[in-house]
Amino acid sequence: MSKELAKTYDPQGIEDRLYQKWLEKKYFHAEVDRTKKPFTIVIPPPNITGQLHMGHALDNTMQDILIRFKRMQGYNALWQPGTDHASIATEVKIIDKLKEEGIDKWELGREKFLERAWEWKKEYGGRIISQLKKLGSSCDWDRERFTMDEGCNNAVTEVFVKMHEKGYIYKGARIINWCPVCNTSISDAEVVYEEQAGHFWHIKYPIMNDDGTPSTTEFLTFATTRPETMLGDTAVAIHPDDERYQHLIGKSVMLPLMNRVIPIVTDTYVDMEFGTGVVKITPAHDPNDFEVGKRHDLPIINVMNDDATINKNGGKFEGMARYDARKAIVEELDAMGLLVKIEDHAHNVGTHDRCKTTIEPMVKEQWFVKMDELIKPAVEAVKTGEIKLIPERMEKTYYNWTDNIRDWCISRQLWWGHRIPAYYCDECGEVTVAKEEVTVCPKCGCTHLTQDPDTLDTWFSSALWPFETLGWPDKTEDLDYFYPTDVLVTGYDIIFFWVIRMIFSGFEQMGKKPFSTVLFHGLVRDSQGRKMSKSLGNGIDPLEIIEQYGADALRLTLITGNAPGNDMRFYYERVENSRNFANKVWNASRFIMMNMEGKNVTTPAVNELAPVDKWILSKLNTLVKDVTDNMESFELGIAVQKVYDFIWDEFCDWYIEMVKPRLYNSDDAVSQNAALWTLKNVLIDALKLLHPYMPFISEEIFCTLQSEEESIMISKWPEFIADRSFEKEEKDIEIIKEAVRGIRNIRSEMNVAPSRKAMCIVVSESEDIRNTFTEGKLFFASLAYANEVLIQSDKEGIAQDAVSVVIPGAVIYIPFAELVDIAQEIERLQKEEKRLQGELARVNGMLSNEKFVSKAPAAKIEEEKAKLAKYTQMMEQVKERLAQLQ
RNA sequence: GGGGUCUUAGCUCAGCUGGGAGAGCAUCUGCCUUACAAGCAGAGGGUCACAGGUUCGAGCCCUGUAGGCCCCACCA
Repeated sequence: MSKELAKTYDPQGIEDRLYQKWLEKKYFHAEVDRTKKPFTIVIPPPNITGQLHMGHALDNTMQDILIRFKRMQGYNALWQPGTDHASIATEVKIIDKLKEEGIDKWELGREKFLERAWEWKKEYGGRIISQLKKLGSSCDWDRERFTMDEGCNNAVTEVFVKMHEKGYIYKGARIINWCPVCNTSISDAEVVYEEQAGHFWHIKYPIMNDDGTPSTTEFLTFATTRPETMLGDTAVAIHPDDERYQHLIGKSVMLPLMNRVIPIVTDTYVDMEFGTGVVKITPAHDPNDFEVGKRHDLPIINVMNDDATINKNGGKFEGMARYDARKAIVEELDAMGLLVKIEDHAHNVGTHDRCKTTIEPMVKEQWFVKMDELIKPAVEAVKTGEIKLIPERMEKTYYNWTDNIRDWCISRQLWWGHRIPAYYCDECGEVTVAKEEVTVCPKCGCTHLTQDPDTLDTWFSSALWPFETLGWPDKTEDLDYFYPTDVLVTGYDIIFFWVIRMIFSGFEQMGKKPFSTVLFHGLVRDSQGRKMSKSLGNGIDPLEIIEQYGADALRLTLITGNAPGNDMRFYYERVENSRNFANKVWNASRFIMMNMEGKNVTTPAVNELAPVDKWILSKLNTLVKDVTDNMESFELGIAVQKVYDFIWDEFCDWYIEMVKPRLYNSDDAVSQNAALWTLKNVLIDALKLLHPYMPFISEEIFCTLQSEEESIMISKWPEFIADRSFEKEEKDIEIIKEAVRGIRNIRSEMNVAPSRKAMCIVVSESEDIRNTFTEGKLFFASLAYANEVLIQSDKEGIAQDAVSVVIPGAVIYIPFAELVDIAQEIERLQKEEKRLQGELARVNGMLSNEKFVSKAPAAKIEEEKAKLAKYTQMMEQVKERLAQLQ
């Protein structure tokens, strides 16, 4: 490691090198250590098909900040990494790739297909991991897991068998969402509704006469958005209280085209107010109709094949695609005079979130998880606060789902995933669910068994992630020590898919919550507020940003200026600002190191510290407390904003400027040593506070500054030190800052070049303030570009046309007569007078308000009284000065 | 239909449990001052959506209105 920082900050030159060092030193690795408290985060496993996008970058930056913070605080911090097999997402990609090669999935066959899938995993599974490393993620890579590795497979089988035994997993014919393109069932959570322009087809069915013939005059009219499903109609429904149709109760209608007589049933599901108050019932292709069908024991006629073409139950329409059939059916009904009218109608259509295909509700045999019992402890845990959701409002979203929970369809007609451990007897049809492959039917004893071809929803395994990665179902030390984990960081968009399922799985399998806190973040959008997407081509590649500005700059950008759970926009300007900040830190550090060169900096006695040293130490002390508090309560953006402000404003723009004269004039070695010691120690602590956010630059500087320390990431997090709070000095320096600002303002208004030196005279009755200015004489001169400062306790000898600055307890005169425009000065003072008048009125108003005096806290009243005194004094000074000038 | 959320400087957003309106970018002014022009010193710019209410005091709490975004459910 070099002993000196390069002249310019170049992230490319340091980031990879430092990451390599951390890996070699095994800083990320965590083992069970009973002497330390654990702090655990499990990574939301990225898909093996995935490439790092801004969402990952944000998610992982937040986790890394927490992990690094806790590690420095002395916790045994474990960030458990891994990847997800992402059943359907991966399968789709592999099918696409095969297609390019002209290979069909079905022709290839299951076994060969899975071989290809594993090859894919081998080739691409590590890609996103190496991208996460670029970000600086301090995951324990020795523990990397995969949702389809042996341990996870065991966990999945274990859970499936256990829950099946308990009756929580069952197989049944239910109406499910079918994707005709992916050829699989999907869960409710995977359906997204999109508003589409469609039509209302008003159709009428002839009512059956008592003699069994269809009426030619009496019809029942209704409207539908999906006329093709009429092929599967097994009833029409009306409301039992509907006056209009009382006479039809008990009668039937003729289903045209199919020539099937179907009953008119009454059901309160029908809304009398809507349309004609008549609904056609297709139990096989509509979830609501399915329910109605169940209540009335109606037959279920599936009229569609898996690819959404009409099947043999559709009569002559067999073989037609669903929308072709729609057209043909409408035309034919029209020809028969049964089409009343067509209306435009916008309605919501369920689509598959992956492929955007319109889903087809179908009745199929599938495996389900029964949710009503399982969800109870998961609801309770959030209600009691055992699990905290941040921001709190996410609880509403959570309950919204848990209150309306439906059974979870977990079987998928896919190949890439965990195969369902159910075996069917070819002879007697007995279903056996078991951990090991079943070779003999327990019922009939025959040996011809077939395993269920379906696989499990990809979220079934990720629901087990917090404990399966720690060794479950084995009873491991890791589980005992690291579980429950502490924080889960994720986007609010997968609260239903993942978060809830992990929570109920944790309670069910472990008897304990999987984590204590869920920290949600929002989406990273483009600068116009649009979602970043491939189709729009508006995605910004985090790796490119890292390449150009450094991972530290990217991390800082993502974490500042946005509240938990809120979406944020990504601006290059903000990355530039972050990079500029890194540059600032770099240059300030260079400055400090330059000045320390060849000097043996020793710890000064308290009385050797100048007021300004005490001021910055005191400020730092407060900062340490604030930042730690903010981070403990997950206010990461607020915390780093404070570090940023401290470093740039207080430390660089004020402190460093103030100590420069002491550094340059080396006649006072004690004072110089105190300054250097302060510079160094404040820098080190500031770097530590910064490290979780900007790990690379803080490490590089830290190690260069103190070569004996091997890494900032294992250094001790700064703590609040009670005797480093110097209230008096803080106050004094703030007064001086105010004075300097005042002088700068005057110079600025008068266009005085800083090269023009001047003498300032500070007049104050307060000995304390006079002393402070004396101590601060040099830096004061430096900052205000006055070459001399006179401190006096009276106003004798001050030229009439001097420019003055009024500060609490003192007036500063800059007597350069040749520069002063008296009119301008009067104007300035008048402004000040007006401002003070306003302030005085406000404070007076408050203090003379009886209710305020009786109800406000004592400290507040004291504060206001102090202000009153201060403003009154300032007002006197302003008036006096004005009188002099006028 | 239910729920959430937002409306604060020209733009994008912070603002924790109510106590004198903030940041970044943009604009304007002056500076190459020996860490940094990826910089320094300043300035301008806000009836905190609107209307009520609670309170000594409201950007913050309550009610309502308008507009934007999101989630859930989904009426055929």
